[in-house]
Amino acid sequence: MLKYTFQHVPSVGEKLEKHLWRNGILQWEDYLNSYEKIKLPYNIHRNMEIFLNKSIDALNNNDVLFFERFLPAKELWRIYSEFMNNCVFLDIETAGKNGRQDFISTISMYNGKNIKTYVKGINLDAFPRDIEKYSLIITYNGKLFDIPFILHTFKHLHLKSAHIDLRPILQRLHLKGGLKAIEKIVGIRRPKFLRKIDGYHAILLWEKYQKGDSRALDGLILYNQEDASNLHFLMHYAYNKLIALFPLPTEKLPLPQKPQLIKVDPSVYFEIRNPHHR
DNA sequence: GTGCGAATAGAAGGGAGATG
DNA sequence: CATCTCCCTTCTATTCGCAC
Repeated sequence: MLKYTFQHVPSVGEKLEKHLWRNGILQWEDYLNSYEKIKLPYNIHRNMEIFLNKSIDALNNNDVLFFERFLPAKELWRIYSEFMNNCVFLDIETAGKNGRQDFISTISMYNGKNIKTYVKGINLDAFPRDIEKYSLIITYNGKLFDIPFILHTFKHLHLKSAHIDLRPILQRLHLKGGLKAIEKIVGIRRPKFLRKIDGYHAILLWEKYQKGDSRALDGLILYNQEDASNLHFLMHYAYNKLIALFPLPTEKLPLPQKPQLIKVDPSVYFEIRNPHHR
């Protein structure tokens, strides 16, 4: 997929990329081997040679930051299939008094196989070390919420990963209204007892846990793990929709199954939603 | 309110073709 | 050959929508 891409070359946009494809220049090597087929202004030609050679190197060296830096955000999804084997789906929950005092309560990371949750006061300190292993981070609305919050929390963390935010991508596919609404539309099912739980309940669960109820922490972790792991499905769903609109032949991704998540006593959710019931 | 991306419109750059 | 205009594309600025 990525090798069909020319829009990361300066002065090359959607139109010129389409023009290249129409003239039989489909991949980077096609241009480098037979650029005579197409006559570009000299400066653009120079940029093509420089950037396409750099692209080949960057792909060989897993230099995801090169592509993140130069691809228009709108097309960043194209790096996914090349870097999916080293990517992580991430979601945070926060708690606090809804202001500057807010803090991260949990972070869940799903790499497509294993899911791991970091909890404030238990193992949250291990998060910066672990996130550095991944070259690609996938979030929903993370450009605005999760990543800035993480950078504010871990002052010394310097992320070297690329970041795909699913929100604008799904919006482009006319899927909007928040993560839960989108899940419903594309057919992702959550356990019944989780369906009415949202970010506000996550705060209540954290407070209940602070009062000594460990079931509440498990409940919070499960909610967080649902959010994070569902991003896997959504990414593949979005990718398949986007390549269906793509004019060149590309391989679809299998729609993933949900991983095994933490086991929880569902009654804790009922208690959160009905605080006066004991 | 915040901050990002989408969308839009207008400006700027450069090639193609016409003209003298 | 030099110059001019036209046109296409990218670039830039601005506004708007969105989720939290």
